Parts: sequence; structure tokens; C-alpha cells
Amino acid sequence: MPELPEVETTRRGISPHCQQQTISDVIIRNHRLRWPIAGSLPGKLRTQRIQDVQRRAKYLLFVTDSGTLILHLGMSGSLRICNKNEPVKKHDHVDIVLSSNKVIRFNDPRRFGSLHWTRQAVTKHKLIHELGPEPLGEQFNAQYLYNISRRRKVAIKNLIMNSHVVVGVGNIYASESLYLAGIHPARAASRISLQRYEKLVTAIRNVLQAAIESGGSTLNDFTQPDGQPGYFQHHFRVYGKAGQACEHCQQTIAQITQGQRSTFFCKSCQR
DNA sequence: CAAAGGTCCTGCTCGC
DNA sequence: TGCGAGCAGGACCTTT
Repeated sequence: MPELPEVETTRRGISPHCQQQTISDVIIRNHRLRWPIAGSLPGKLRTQRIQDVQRRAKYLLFVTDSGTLILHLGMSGSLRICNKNEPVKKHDHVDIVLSSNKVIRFNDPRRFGSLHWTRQAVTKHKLIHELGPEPLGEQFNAQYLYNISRRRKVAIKNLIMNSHVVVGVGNIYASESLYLAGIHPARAASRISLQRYEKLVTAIRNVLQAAIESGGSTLNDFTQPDGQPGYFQHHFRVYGKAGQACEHCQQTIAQITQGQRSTFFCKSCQR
């Protein structure tokens, strides 16, 4: 579910509810997420005042006076704001109870999400410190990608999905970006010119920015943090469109598997 | 049985 | 030979 735009949309959705708030309690109904939630987490968070809700890659960062809660939505996670006494739904694993008596409720069917508490600077945390640049930041540019891709024969799609190279490019937007840039997803990263990396970087930025601006795209059950079923069915050009016509050349859109993930592309537009 | 939006970890290969 | 970097595949889950 969450690609970067959904995570950013979630951040923007819950952020206003966190203003001036203190965490009064943390309720863990199921601690078995991707990594077991530390039993000490509620004690660490209780009484902490939330200063800010930030995002790094697809991690949401709840910055408090004495540390940071690092939350990842995994493949199927979502947050919503609800009242304390609202009945729990299936897969509602964690509640972060605020002093307003509102609750940030974490739901995650597949349990690939995670929660970590750190007292140190968040940039030093194991999960964060080796991450590549943000795709919408200045450090991510064509020259950077070009330099990093020399003598790397990995397929370009796998390269841009590698979080050590650049964060936040998920399976949907990897396919979409490569289509917009006219680059074949299986092309070796080392065999792409600087000029073509210019196109790719522009495509990645545009596609992510557009999705953020439209409130995040979604395939299934993304729920806006305020509880509204705020679907925005983004217009994908290739993702999930195997067998349909390319809107540019009418060639049938192909589907292949790369790194155990589906890739969609146009054989004639992408080289 | 297959596939689904993520990403860390393990172990292999390759080149210096 | 040894070492690090790069890379593929496995692992973690439930639902459709």
C-alpha cells in the first residue's frame, strides 16, 4: 500500500492532530510486526510531548522532547485518527493515545510494519543512517545517479529501488518513472548515459510530486488519516496494465518479474 | 498455487 | 588468499 506519496499524505493527515499533544499511553495489541515491538516502548513514550511529525524515506518520525518514534507502514500498514473508545478493527495492532483523547491507530494486515524508539539523533539510527538521498531533494540528481551507476550491471529498475541509492521509489513508481523516461527496466545501470539519467531523475521527481499533490495514489484500502475513505485512483500509465495498449504507441504493455517484483513497461517506447 | 504497495538479512560471486 | 562490494534470493505476513 504505502508508496512514498501515501506516507507523505499520512504524515500531513496526522500532523495537525499531534500539535501540542502529549502521548498519554501506547496500547500494543499485537507486538509481532516485522520486528517485535519492544515491551518498553509504552513506558518510553508515555508523557512525551510530540514536537513534530517528520518523514525520512518511508519512515514516519514522531519527534518528542527526548527521542524519536520511528514508524514504518510496511507493505499494508496505515494510520488513522479515531476516538479512544472507538471499537478496534481487525489488524489494529497499536494505539498511540494522545492527550486530546484522540488516538493514532496503526492497522497492518501483513505486519511488515515496524515501530522503534531511539533516544539518539535519528540520523544515527541503524534503519536510517545508511539511506540514500530523498528523491525530491537536491542531492538526488542525474550526475549522482550516473556516478553511482558506473560499473554496476544491476537492472536500472533494481538500482532505483535500492534504498542505499535513493529512497522512496517503490514498485509502482519505479515502473512509471522508467516508462516516462523511455528506459527499459532491465537495462544495465552502467549502460545509461548522463542525458538519459537526466530524464529519469525528472520523471521520478515529477511522478512522486504529482502523486503527493493529489493526496497519494492507492490500489486498495488506503484510508485517509481522518478516517475518510479518501481514495485517489491515480492514473497509471503502465503499472498493472499488462496486455493493454501503450497510450503513446499502442504496443501491448508487457509484464516481467525483476527481483521477485512485477515490472510493467512498453517494449517499443522503452529501450 | 499466485500475487500484492517494503526492505532487511544472508550468502554467493567477482575483481582487485 | 583475503576482502569488500555488488547482487540475487529468502524471509517476514495476510488477504484476495
